[in-house]
Amino acid sequence: MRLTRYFLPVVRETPADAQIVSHKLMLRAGLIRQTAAGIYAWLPLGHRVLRNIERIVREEQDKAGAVEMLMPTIQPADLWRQSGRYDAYGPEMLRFPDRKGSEMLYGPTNEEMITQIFLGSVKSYRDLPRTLYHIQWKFRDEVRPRFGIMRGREFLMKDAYSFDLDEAGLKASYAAMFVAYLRTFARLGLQAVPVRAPTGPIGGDLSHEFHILADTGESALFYDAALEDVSRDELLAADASTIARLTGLYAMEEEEHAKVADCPVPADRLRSRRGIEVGHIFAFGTKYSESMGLSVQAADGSQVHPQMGSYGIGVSRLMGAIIEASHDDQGIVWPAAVAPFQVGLINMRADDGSCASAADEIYGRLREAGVATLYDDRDERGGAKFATMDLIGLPWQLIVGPKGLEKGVVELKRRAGGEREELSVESALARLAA
RNA sequence: CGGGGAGUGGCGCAGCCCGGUAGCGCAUCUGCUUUGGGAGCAGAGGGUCGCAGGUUCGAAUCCUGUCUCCCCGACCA
Repeated sequence: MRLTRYFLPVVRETPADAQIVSHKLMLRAGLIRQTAAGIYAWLPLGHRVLRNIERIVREEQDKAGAVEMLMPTIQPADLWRQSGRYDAYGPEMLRFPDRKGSEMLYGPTNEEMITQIFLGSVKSYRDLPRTLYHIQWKFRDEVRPRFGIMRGREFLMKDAYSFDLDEAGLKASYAAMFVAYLRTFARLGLQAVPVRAPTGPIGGDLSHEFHILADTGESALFYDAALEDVSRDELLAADASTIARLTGLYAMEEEEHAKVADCPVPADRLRSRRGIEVGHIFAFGTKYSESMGLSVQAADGSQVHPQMGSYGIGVSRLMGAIIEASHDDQGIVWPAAVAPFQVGLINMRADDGSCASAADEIYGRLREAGVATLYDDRDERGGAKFATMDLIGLPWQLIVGPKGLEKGVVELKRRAGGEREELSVESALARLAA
């Protein structure tokens, strides 16, 4: 993508409304634009990152055996009356009438809807187990939206729902999602701490939250220091034994921790830090299958309410968490897995014909090689270009200028760490294509 | 919802107390000079000061109401 054709409104001064570093950087780097409290437009660069995060989440869901679908954002109130949550949910749910006066709502979650859909199609235990998911916009009219997209009112969420015949099946489905979550966060370059959670309004008896450790997190956590020692490789290869090990280690939110009479973790191993909740999984059993009237016929001919679970990941919130975890004084440092472009190609002298044509040619070859490249072909000073590239945090910067071309080299710089080296065009391209 | 703060060109701010018809920096546009880490000079465009009402000869400045946004707390991906 040529920067002279792109829409990248970077800002030098930090907008006054932003408090935390990820929010400031998202605004400065032209990723998002606020529309109302807790409601944001995703600008082209931010949208690319969002799609990358979404892709990784999707791949891991698919790998875990979940099946993707898409449910609507708008739901009828009657659906929620069946489960009893229409009244229970409170003002956080955005409600409004349609033109006929029918009561509608903008979905804050989809347990009722998926159960309803399932009910219409599944009658036999032979169709179990199933896990369905979608990645869809949610709206929760938060009392206090804040920190940019971290606590938005409208946000993108991956929510999955599992249906099993019995509790053992539910546990297996829950474990499969647990593993998928560990892998997902690890792939995103994040270290997530699973925390035993109280089950709250969704109900049920088994639940874990996944927190990214960050000073700007909204939750206060207490946990065993051993949780920090889990390696990324181990998480990427997570399996049932990983879950057993992790859930065996103490981790609680402050409120729950306060209720624990004597904490099993020795004082020198007990850590207290803040966390950003990026995922939450629940096994809630038959709560919705009963209230919504979903049952299947078992092998012995009896009718059984399926055991259900639901599993959420805050896809848009993850972007904030990633930036909180990966930035420096100059700007964002994207993990390659989610970077909006892999390479920032800088033409040092757009007014210099031979330099420009050399850069143009390199751009063409990067495109042919399938390397996502943002080509700064603007007629700007080098400093401004470097500052922009550092701010938007692409993993690589490839610098093409007259001085290098005289020596037959271009400069390749890594954003994280800042190492740079001079290479021939051929070897630079080979490096980037790899 | 309770407590605090703020709304003035695209962004960041000053002016408001002591009413007199809007200013600074950045950004933008033009020209010239520059060009390997956010350039310099000269010039230009862009706001009627969140909105409504009131006081006054006169309101960004005073009064009343209202809307919006941000921060702290109780809730959540």
